[in-house]
Amino acid sequence: MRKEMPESDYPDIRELHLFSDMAHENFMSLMRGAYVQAFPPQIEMITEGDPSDFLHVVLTGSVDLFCSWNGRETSMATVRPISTFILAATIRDAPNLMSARTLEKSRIALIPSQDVRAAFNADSDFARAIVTELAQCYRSVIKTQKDLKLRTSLERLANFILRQQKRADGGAGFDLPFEKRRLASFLGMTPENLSRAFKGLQPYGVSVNGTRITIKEQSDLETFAKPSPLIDDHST
Amino acid sequence: MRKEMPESDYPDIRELHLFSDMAHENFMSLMRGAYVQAFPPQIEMITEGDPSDFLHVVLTGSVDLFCSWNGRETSMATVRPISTFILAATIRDAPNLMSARTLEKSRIALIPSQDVRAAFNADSDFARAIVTELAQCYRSVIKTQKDLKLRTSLERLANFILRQQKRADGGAGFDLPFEKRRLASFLGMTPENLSRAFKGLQPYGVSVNGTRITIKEQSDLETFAKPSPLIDDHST
DNA sequence: TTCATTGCTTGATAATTGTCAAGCAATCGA
DNA sequence: TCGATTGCTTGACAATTATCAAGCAATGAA
Repeated sequence: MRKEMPESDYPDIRELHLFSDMAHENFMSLMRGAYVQAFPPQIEMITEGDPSDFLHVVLTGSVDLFCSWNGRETSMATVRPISTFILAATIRDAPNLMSARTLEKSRIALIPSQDVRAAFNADSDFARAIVTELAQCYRSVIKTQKDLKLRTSLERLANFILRQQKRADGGAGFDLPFEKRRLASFLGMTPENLSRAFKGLQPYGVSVNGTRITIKEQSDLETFAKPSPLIDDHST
Repeated sequence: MRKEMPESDYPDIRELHLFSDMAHENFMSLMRGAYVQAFPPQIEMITEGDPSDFLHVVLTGSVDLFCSWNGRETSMATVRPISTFILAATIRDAPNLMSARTLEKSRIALIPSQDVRAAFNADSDFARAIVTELAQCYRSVIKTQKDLKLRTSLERLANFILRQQKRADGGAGFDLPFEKRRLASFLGMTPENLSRAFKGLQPYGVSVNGTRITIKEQSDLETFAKPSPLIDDHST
């Protein structure tokens, strides 16, 4: 079930900005201590509060990061190949703040946290790459928080649609990248309200058919959504 | 108005975890390029979207970080001495995501961002300290986001009171550290609703007189608030 | 002191969002 | 093919939160 990572996976991981600058021997020693595990769908691989034993890298499939409190649950992010998660907890050797579950069958690389911390101390290029990555993550969360605090659910949905459209190919139609119920949770609303929100965007030229979204009046939607690079551009 | 930083300020800044490990000459060269500026109250010193020209350090006074969109405004955090802000934007050389205004008369140290980035590249101990700091900041924002998405406004207020009580001295009474209207904005609610929320906590043994909060039934409040270290403990 | 300002509170009302229950369509395994 | 499950939608209703208007108490300047 949990195997040493095959060398064929090294290049994909090496290409990540996080690892691309580190010294060869440090990278190799990280990889040699790493595992790869194949998870079935809907498996909770991490529970919030757990110690962060491994830095995780999604190689294939997808992973939902979510949080719970007092019987409630909310989705925080979806992680897709190829990227890492649980970096901050690994660095600080602190408990994970989020739980993680596979959304589909997924291959995950597991790099022991103590190896990451050792590499972080030994390799200053790696340390610098981690800084850049963490600063990026931090800014992303701040943007999400602005989205949550400054916008109504209808506005959040409208802007999500515009972001997603850009991420697809910029064309008028695209498919939602995950279930609507997860989208609802991510946007901080109930599935019932998401359903109504989609209807609420019809007057602005949005039509929905299953997972397919079509934007018939781009400018109407943009006028309503008022997207801002300081909230919606997650690349800076 | 903007002066070179006097050497008498060096020790306070040097004590910050961020700078404590860096090589003497690197620290000195950062400091020699830095300024200190005294701001009157209620001055907007940074507007979101501005380039991040300086890493800021609050020496005295206090600063509110806030965001705006479409005519709305929300408070994100209050920065108190001695601590830095605008670190992530400085590192990434990206526009500030938040605006900053003084809440009271404040002395702020301004360290040119390019100097910080140079030091970050030259001094690997500094780079490592930045990692730790950013990981901490990231985790704090995640906690705030969990608070926002998983709790009602009454629950957020109850937990805020418990956190604040701990931060004071753990006694039954303490003073709010800022205006109620700012607290309302920070907690993601209107001032009117904050007023009602305080009343809503009376049955759990909370009484309010001006800025003075008194917890008469600690256990009742805790039973209602259900604080969790994974949301409310901002030290890990 | 007196008056204006400011911040907070209160009440009435409206908008938003959540909950519960039911129904429908698509999917899947027996 | 059938029945069961799953995810989404809809409607009715309830809870939460926001808005608007007014009032009150503390503060500060003339």
